[in-house]
Amino acid sequence: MLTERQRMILNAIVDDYIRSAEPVGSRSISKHGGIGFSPATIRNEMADLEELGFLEQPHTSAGRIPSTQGYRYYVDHLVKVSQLGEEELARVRSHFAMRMNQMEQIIQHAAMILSNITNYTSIVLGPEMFSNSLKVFQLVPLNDRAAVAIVVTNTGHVENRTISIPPDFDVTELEKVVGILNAKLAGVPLHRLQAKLYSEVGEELGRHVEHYESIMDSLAKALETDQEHRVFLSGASNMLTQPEFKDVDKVKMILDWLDETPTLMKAFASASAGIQVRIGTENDDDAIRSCSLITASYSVDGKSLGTIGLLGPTRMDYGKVISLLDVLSKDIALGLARWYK
Amino acid sequence: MLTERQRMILNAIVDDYIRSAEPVGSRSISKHGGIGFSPATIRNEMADLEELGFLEQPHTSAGRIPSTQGYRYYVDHLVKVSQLGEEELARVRSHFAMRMNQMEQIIQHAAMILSNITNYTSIVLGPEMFSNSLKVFQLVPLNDRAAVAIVVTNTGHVENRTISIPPDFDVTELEKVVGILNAKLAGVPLHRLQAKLYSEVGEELGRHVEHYESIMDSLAKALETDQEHRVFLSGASNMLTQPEFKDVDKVKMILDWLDETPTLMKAFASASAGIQVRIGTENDDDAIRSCSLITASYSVDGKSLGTIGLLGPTRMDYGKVISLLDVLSKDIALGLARWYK
DNA sequence: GCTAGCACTCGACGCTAGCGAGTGCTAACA
DNA sequence: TGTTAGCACTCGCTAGCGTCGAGTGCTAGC
Repeated sequence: MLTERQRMILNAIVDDYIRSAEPVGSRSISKHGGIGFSPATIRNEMADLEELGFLEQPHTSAGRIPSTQGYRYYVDHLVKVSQLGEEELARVRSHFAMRMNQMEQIIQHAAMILSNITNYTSIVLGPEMFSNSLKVFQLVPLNDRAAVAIVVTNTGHVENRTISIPPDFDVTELEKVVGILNAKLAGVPLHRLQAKLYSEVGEELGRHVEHYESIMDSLAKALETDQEHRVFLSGASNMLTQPEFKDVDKVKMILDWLDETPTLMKAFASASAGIQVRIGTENDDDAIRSCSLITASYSVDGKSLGTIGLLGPTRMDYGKVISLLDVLSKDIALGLARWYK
Repeated sequence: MLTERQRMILNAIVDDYIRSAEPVGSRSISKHGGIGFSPATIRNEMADLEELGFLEQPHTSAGRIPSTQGYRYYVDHLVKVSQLGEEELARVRSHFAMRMNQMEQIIQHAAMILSNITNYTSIVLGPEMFSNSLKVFQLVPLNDRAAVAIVVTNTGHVENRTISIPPDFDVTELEKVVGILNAKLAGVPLHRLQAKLYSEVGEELGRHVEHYESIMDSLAKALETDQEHRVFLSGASNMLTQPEFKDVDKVKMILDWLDETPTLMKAFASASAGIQVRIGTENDDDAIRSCSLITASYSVDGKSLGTIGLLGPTRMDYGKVISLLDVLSKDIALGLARWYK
């Protein structure tokens, strides 16, 4: 649909604009774009590209800037994704070289690397635990009124909460309770724990433990793990360095959006496998209509676990970001393999 | 040192400026300050107050604004701290009414309440665990190369990390290891765990477990809990709503400062018992020289556990903030008493 | 000791002119 | 027919200038 020359010009404009954040004029394309036509010719093509919807003019007598559609075409057909520099790659590698023994550490670290290298805001969704299953359940009494319940999943994730022990319940019986729960619930997916507790474990408990009814509620609470993704943010203040966001109100909207975990998760929900790019107005949320959101899911054994993403101005360095996300999502998967075996 | 009238005028100026964020003129004090002298008289006093260092003039022919010293005097002698409204108090109470079974939930919640009510940025340091002691140690094998180590403290705090198991170590021996560790280390303060592991436990392990040397390093790692405070932030974007921070660069500095956990901890380190107010240039850190940082420590049984704080412009609503921090720090202590018995 | 009056200061705002980057169009050229 | 040179035109940006007004400091009078 576009001629070769139009593609070259569009490419040059996007590249230039990504670099400079200023509307691109025909002259600078002619000179530095590596195309070699006169400004006048470029202008004619630019007028055509604008009519086709790929470019916009902030006002007459300013240069052109890419429209959402222009960026879209650029991302789909023109961008060169091999722009990951040597030092950056080394930086990523060196970060992952340190052996981390907490899953959260890896995730959080990844978020930090992302925002540091790109100067955008990184958003990382930790692995969801919906499909994980119970490995071990444990109760540690703190005093005669409270105990810590610990749930270990098959992926080595540990959840803990404090439950209260009813006054009529004998603390020394807890061990029995734990034994029965482990025997009955080991291997059960987290989201089925509570149902199973009532349907199958209650009866068994009744056979061996006095006053077991009084502690059932506490046990149910103990098994109610939040199966949601955890969200890690890094570099939110990077937004302030972007010239398009020198308007405080706009930044405020974006930062508030970032604070709203549920909204954020919804935006990530649509992220299917692989890398996804949502440019400007393609985003459902008004607050980030002037941003691009690029996400990549990481998976172990073909099973998608979570998502990493970058939020920046539409004028993003797509080539670099895409390759970085690609590399990093694979590295995270590698790092997590330890837990997911 | 100050006459009664000067105090009243200073008080009126600070109150007015806190409300309006604009330099206060003699006329508005005379009219709305509730003092009842003519502007000219007020002007004379203002000139004196300026000479004494309590007021500043952004430029000739603008009104006065309080200097750091002015705020200091206001906070020390003039502020009325009983300004916590009914609905706000109700809001705090209702938040704490919900029973929370994770310590972190309470802390994080508190941070959210603080920033929501005040529209400033809240910073909450979770309880440090330096002086906590080991209650129970647990190892859960994930596969034959890795296991999850779980440390439960006497306060019900749970730490976990994944350790690797050396190839020559028999997984079935782990139970024995756990037994010995619990027998030897229960009640030992967290910061002494590693030392004790080598000095006392190693030998005992050697008597009962083959190849115990190979797993010592992993065990040491498992016991190396980070005893630092955890930092919870909330409402960082509130900074953007303050008129004095409409300059993007200034905000950037502050947000970056907030991101730097170590620096932040240092600023909190000096926070002794009770409520502490650091106004503008009283802060050590350049980045927040235009801010005030108000901190309050929360303690159980007279033992200080952690700190909550608010960061805002020097033009802060000190009365409200101080009373709110006072209430909240006590509520947090109450909420945590469950764990600290 | 307080206040009315007044000259003075200085930032904020609005207006205008000039500049310059960039365009669109036309005509000439290969 | 595609490309280019030339040129008039547009329009945001900036600097300069005058006006306005809030607020001051000072002086004189009550």
